[in-house]
Amino acid sequence: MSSDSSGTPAGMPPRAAGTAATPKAADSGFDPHVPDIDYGILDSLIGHAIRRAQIRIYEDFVASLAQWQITPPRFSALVIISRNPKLKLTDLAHILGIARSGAVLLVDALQEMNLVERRPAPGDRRAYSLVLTPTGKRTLEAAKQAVVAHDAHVASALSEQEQATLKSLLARLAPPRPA
Amino acid sequence: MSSDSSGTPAGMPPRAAGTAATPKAADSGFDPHVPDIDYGILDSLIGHAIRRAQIRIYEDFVASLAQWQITPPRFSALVIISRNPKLKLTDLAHILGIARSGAVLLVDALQEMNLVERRPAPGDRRAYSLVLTPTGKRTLEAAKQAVVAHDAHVASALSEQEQATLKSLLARLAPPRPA
DNA sequence: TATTGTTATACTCTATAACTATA
DNA sequence: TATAGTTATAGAGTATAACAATA
Repeated sequence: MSSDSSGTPAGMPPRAAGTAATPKAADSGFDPHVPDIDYGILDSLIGHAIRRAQIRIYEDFVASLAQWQITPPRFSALVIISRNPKLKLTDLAHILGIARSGAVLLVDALQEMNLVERRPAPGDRRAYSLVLTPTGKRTLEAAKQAVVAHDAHVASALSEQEQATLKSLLARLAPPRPA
Repeated sequence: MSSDSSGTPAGMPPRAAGTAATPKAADSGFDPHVPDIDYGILDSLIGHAIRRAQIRIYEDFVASLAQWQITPPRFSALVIISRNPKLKLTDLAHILGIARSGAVLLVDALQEMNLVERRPAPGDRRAYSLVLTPTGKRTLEAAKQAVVAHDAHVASALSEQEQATLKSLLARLAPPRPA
């Protein structure tokens, strides 16, 4: 398993998070389909449809969690840490699909925010066990509610049935390459 | 329309593109579901399902087009430019959902790659009309074939019917915020 | 006064490589 | 010799702000 990379889309501007207080709720930056523009082959690609949706959802996610400065990767990290005790930094990196050095920075940030703590790992003095702080637990609970609301909004145009269908179809996409 | 942002996920490492020649076809970096890991609420979120799919697809896309150094944003730009004559830089930025300064850099790169040219815009001496060079046209045709193949691979586990359903469901996601 | 393209600057996220302290 | 975490460095992509030329 060569520590080969990721492909994680990245970088959200601090804009929403930076402004912090202003709950202006965004005037939707990205128009997935500008009128009078010919998108050519893009309109026929599944990958592009997903890309478009992802950009919009990412925007809405960040706006929804701006008050906590929690981005999708941070949220994922918090959830994963909370549900998997004794997780090591390397494990987290692997699960998130990022380099170990990236996980260090991510955990550093969460630690500075007082959400995560590095505990000595039992039986291996090189490693840490990651745990949520009490603040981390409380924040995660609140953030989870916001995320659930956000997700409901995102999918609000779809019936329960359709949502289930969508998830199941998505899960079947992009099978692993033969290698 | 405040020139507000984007939300465009970003940054792909040069890895695949940098190595250029080596068509090792990737050993798939991101595992969307690591065994024995509890993903908690993440597994129930539509947004997370899309995020996972997007990461995988992005990886496969970049690997597929590595020989041309063409990333998704670059590909989108080429297609948009080819299908919409007399497009100005500002238009491109708007369509792509990025800042004008970002469009400048993007076009700079495509121009250095000899794929795009800045022509004087008729009737406005401040602006440029973007056009593909002959090389740009040829490269785009080749890249399109690769993208179509990539997209087919990505969706290969789904029937035609299912692919259509997926696209239609995706298009209905993330309705604009009330603002 | 507004807009087009540009430049300068900064920020976020990611990666690779080298280093340390363990194992 | 290999692994966990770290640090240093670099690269891609984005944003905002200010500027010149033109509208």
